[in-house]
Parts: sequence; structure tokens; C-alpha cells
Amino acid sequence: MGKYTLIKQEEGRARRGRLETPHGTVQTPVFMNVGTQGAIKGALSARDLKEIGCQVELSNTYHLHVRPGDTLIKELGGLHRFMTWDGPILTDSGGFQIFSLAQLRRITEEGVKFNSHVDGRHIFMGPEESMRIQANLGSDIAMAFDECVKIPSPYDYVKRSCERTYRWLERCKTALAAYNGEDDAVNPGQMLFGINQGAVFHDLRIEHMKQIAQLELPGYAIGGLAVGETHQEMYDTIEAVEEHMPKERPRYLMGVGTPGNIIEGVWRGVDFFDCVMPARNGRHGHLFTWGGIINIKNEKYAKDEQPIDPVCDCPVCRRYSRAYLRHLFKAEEMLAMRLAVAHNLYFYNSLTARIRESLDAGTFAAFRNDFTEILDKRI
RNA sequence: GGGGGAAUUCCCGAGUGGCCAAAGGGGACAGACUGUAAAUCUGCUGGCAAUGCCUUCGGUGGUUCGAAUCCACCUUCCCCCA
Repeated sequence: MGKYTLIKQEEGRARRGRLETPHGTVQTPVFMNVGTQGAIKGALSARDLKEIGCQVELSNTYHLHVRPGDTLIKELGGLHRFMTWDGPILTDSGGFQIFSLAQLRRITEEGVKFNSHVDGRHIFMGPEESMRIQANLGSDIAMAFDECVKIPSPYDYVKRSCERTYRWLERCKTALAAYNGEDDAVNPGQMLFGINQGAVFHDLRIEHMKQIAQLELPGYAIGGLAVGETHQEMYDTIEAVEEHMPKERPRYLMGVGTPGNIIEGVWRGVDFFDCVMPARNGRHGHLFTWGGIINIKNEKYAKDEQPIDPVCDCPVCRRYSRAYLRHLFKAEEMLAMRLAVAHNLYFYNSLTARIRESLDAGTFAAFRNDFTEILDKRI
């Protein structure tokens, strides 16, 4: 359990691997499908996830704690059973909410005081609380409780934040081991991934990475990117820190990104990705295709009888025309979002599937050449 | 037959002498979105050789330095009384 196998590494720093989890083996590189509150926004069910090729579902500690409550979910048998998803689940720790709910929180050494975004009540979350919640949810991969620092931030602040995030990580490791050793643990095989921070300061990134690597965790993430820096800064930061990540452990680039970002991330040695983009942008009518991104709401698709993507074989493209999709969006039918999100996630999942195939075939460099730019372009 | 009310830019609708190319919605058109407080947010919506000019507030004519706003008549619609 928790064993990562590096199957192949030869083009750039790209890696082909697999990770065994209590709920099945994950083939990497992989894109994880974000279902923050135990559901993919856009009305997709766990069953739909199977159909669109999802390997790992991702949910959120903070959000599920606020509603419906992690103890309730534990009582009902854990998150897998609750949402009827029997594949791997990764839970994010709530660290990103420190960043995204910035107006509603205060950070101290102990942890973070939030005002609930739902009803304003006080919530305290530190490493122990986050681990308790994630143990209750019973995800396969628990993420460390970290501070996702905004970019730009002053060097000194980032340095102190990294040091604190490291101390939090030690506490996470101790706490999670204790919770998962309890008799009624929901998922005793749950893994903990550490998270590297340091904004775009390479020396801080590297120092922090070296520190957390010593804790010998089952996996490591690069957090705090794609929050305002340029693509080049992001790529440079990944390259700088990647050299110091354990080769025999999976690497996860959190919250990234565009299709091009994913290809470039794989090129630089990343194995796991997640992003709200295919779901959120899908809900807003932006659809990913192998020829670039289209906005299905545009007038030019009013009479377009083609599928969203002529070379896509997803359930949506097999049945419906762009004209129909556009109509559903203009009429604000729920089906519009459902179909759009299903297509976009299918696209992301098949993107990583094709990356894996090209790695197996030894043609990833060519794949990267062909697709990195075109997939992010608006057409 | 008599009395009253209303006509505004694609639609609804504010405006009742200058600060009005005209509030606010809606629709249309376009853009943003990267570990989801997002089925959200933003822009734009008379024309042009454009820090200004032209056309526009049912129609015609008038009052005034100046009219979507005041007056007269006309057209259409609505309500009430016969």
C-alpha cells in the first residue's frame, strides 16, 4: 500500500509510473478530477466519473468539515461510501482556503482561525484538526496542512511561512499516524503527502524541499503555484525544486492547470495534477478540444452541426452538436453544464492518458511539441 | 357619443426645460476563470473622419438661447361613463 513504482524515465525529466492506493492503482501521470464537496460541480456523479475516465477524485477538507461535517461522514462509513466512489480519493487539506478565504482568517503558529464562509461561525484548523478531518473522511491521500502564500509576497514573509509550514508538516505526520492507528480508523492505509512552498524564491523552495524530504513521506507536492506568477516563473520554479524531490516518490503539482501547463509539468517530472479549470470553465461554456479552446456560447456555433471536438470520442461528442450545446447554454439549461463538464473532464483525462501512452512509446517529446501551445489557444 | 391616460434607444422601463445618446433591468454580443465562497465576474450594446460632430425619445408644426420634457393638431393603444 502506498507504493510508487517508477516505470520509466527517459524523455526530459518526464516519468511514467503507478501508485498503489487502498482503492486501486493509479497510473501516472494523472489528472485528478476536482469534486470539492464530494461532487463534481456541473451535476456529475461518481458513476459519471467512471464513464469519463477519472482515476482519482479530489475533495476538500475544509468544505466537507463545514458541511456536512467530517464526523457525520465517518459515521456513514467514510467519503468513498458516502459519495459512492470506490476509486482513489485525495483530500486537500484546507491549506488553499487559507489563501482563497484570506478575508475570513487569521494565522498563528497553532493554526488558522476561519470564519465559516457559510454562516460566519468561528472555525479553528491546524495540522491536527486537518488530519483528524481527513482521517475521518478516509481518503487515500491526505494532504499536509500548509499555508499557500500569495504571489507576490515579501521574501521574509515567505521564509517564515515556509518554516512554519514545515513545523506544521511534522505535526501532520505525527497526528495522522496516530489517527490511522486507532481501531475505528476509516482508511488505515491513508497516505500523507507533504507540500513544498516558497513562492517563486528558488532558494526557499529548495531549502524547504530538502527539509520535508527528510520526513520520508509517501509523496510530495509543489504547492503555491499558478497563483499569479507567469508560466515561465512557474516552470522555472518547478525545475529548481524538482531536482531535490525524491525520485522514488510521486510528485504532485497542486492546482495546475491548463492542458499546456500539464504537458510542461510532466516534462519537468510531475506525476499528479488537479485543477478546477475543466469543470469551472466548462460551466462557463469554454470547451477544450484537440484543436484548442472554443467558447460554445459564441454566435458562430449557432448552426454548427459538428460535435464539440470532431476527434473526441466522449459520450457528449458522440451524440450532440455544437449548435445544441450552444442552445442549452443560451437557454441556461442545467444539461448544458453537465455535458460541458463531462466533455472537459474527459478531455483532461484522455490528455493524461495520451501522455502516458506517448511515454510508453517513447514519443512524449514529439507529443509535447505538437500540443503544448495549441491546446491552450483560443479558437 | 363623452371623459381620462399612454406612446422613450432590440424589449421592459426611468426621465417632465439645459448636468440626456438618455437611469435601471432584460436580451444580444464578447472577455475572464489554474489545490472551487464562482451555474460566477467583467466589458459592451445609435452612427462617425470620434477629447468632437451627426441622428434619435409616435407624427407634423410651434414656443424657447435651448425640447424626450411646454403648446397645438394628427395617428395608435388602454381605461371609465353612455
